[in-house]
Amino acid sequence: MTGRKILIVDDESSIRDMLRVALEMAEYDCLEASNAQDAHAQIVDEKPDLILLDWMMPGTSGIELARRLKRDEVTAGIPIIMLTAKGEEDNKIQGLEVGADDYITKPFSPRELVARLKAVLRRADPQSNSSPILVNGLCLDPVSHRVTINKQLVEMGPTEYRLLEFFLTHQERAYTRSQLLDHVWGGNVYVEERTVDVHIRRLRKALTVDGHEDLVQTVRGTGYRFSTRIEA
Amino acid sequence: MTGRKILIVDDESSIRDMLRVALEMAEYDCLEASNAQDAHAQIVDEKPDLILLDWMMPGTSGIELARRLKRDEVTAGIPIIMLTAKGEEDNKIQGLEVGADDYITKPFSPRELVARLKAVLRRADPQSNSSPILVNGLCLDPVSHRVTINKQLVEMGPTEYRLLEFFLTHQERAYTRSQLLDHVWGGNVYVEERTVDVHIRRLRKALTVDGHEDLVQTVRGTGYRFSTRIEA
DNA sequence: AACTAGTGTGACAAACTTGTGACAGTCACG
DNA sequence: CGTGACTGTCACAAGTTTGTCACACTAGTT
Repeated sequence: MTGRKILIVDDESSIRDMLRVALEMAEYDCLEASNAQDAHAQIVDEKPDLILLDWMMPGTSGIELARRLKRDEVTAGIPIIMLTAKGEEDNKIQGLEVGADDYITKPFSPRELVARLKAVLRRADPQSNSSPILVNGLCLDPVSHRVTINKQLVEMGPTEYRLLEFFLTHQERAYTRSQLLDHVWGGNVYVEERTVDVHIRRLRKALTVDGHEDLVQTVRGTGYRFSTRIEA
Repeated sequence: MTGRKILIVDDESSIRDMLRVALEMAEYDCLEASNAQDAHAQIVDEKPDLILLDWMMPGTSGIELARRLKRDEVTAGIPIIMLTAKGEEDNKIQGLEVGADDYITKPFSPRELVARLKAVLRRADPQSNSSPILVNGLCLDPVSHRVTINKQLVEMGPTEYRLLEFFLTHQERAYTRSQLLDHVWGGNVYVEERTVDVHIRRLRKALTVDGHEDLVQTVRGTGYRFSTRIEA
């Protein structure tokens, strides 16, 4: 299992069915939506790893939804593949201008679609390709769902693991508590901002081997940052 | 590519489409026929490695075609999986009496179908995957269908054996309960996720020799993992 | 130095997750 | 038919995690 979630957004159920079969065979988890409203709700709640988005839909169009998603910081990073009809080159260009990561033209081969999808996922997050992330002896392996420091097993809870995973895939960048809540807890939770501080403390405590707790740094007045640059 | 050719015989094009997508994703070559005459011609001409045969079809029925194929020396060796409607136990028995190698009930999960298909092909061609797996003195031998720890025979039920077999062929990787259900129980079962926990307990109990139960590890909030790395 | 805003910390209750013993139902076998 | 093995489920026990809060401490400003 890839542990990846793909959202299929298309009003035609036969297309959704076909895509679901293909993606399940390739061991992705599938979500489905037949319109933009459903899609948006699922994107916020479920945080899919990639969205397959039909160009043309009743009500809010796919292109409009893509535009909205790319404008919102929380969802901007989710890769989008537009599904377009044959012969509509203008749609492709417009899709790419809006920020879609790729397009694929109906009718398409399931194998081609999965290959394209894999390529987009690889591009979107080169470090999250099921390979371990290694920083100064700190290692997070998504496949075995395990963290080690200098080969030594490190215990932590699920939330701390997710926080560390987020930090390791977004290094050298400061995030507010609010942003961390959205990215790590999800956009639909009601949690005090100060709770982030408590989990930061728990993560730091778990990482207290050979000074690795210092990788998680406070940015006073802003929030936190994961950085390999340690001030003396 | 597996180099294997599968013939899909079903009068419903939506079923054929779904099966084709699933099988192509699994890298099989597909042939299709919507009736028994077409099917028979393709079987003679193309010599598929396995036939997926719908029970019920207009004109000559699937069961009749199966009977004919099993009677003919040229085609008798081709494995047949009957596709039956839910609730028709008599059909299943009749199919197996006629010589079908397995049956699968609509609606079915593509993943289960491919797993079944692989099992049938493996049976038809027994020269595959029969070497014992050895981990820290724990040994699973698929040929004798036996498990030992440090040469000591270990008793366990069929489900625990299958679970262990899955783990030994997928080490160092965390799986959710849902994934374990799909892989070990099959995709078309209706079993509570918590049942996995009970079987994990039973497997751990069976492996309680020299601490081997610790190889089956809980990944809290996710599921389970089989790993040779043991917490201190 | 005093003050204030911001962050760290210990502790706790509630919620959640996993482990366990037990049981009923089913099935294969003698 | 009786019996033992197997399976799935359930209620309760045990263990862990989570979010919150009051207080302590620190950094920055005046």
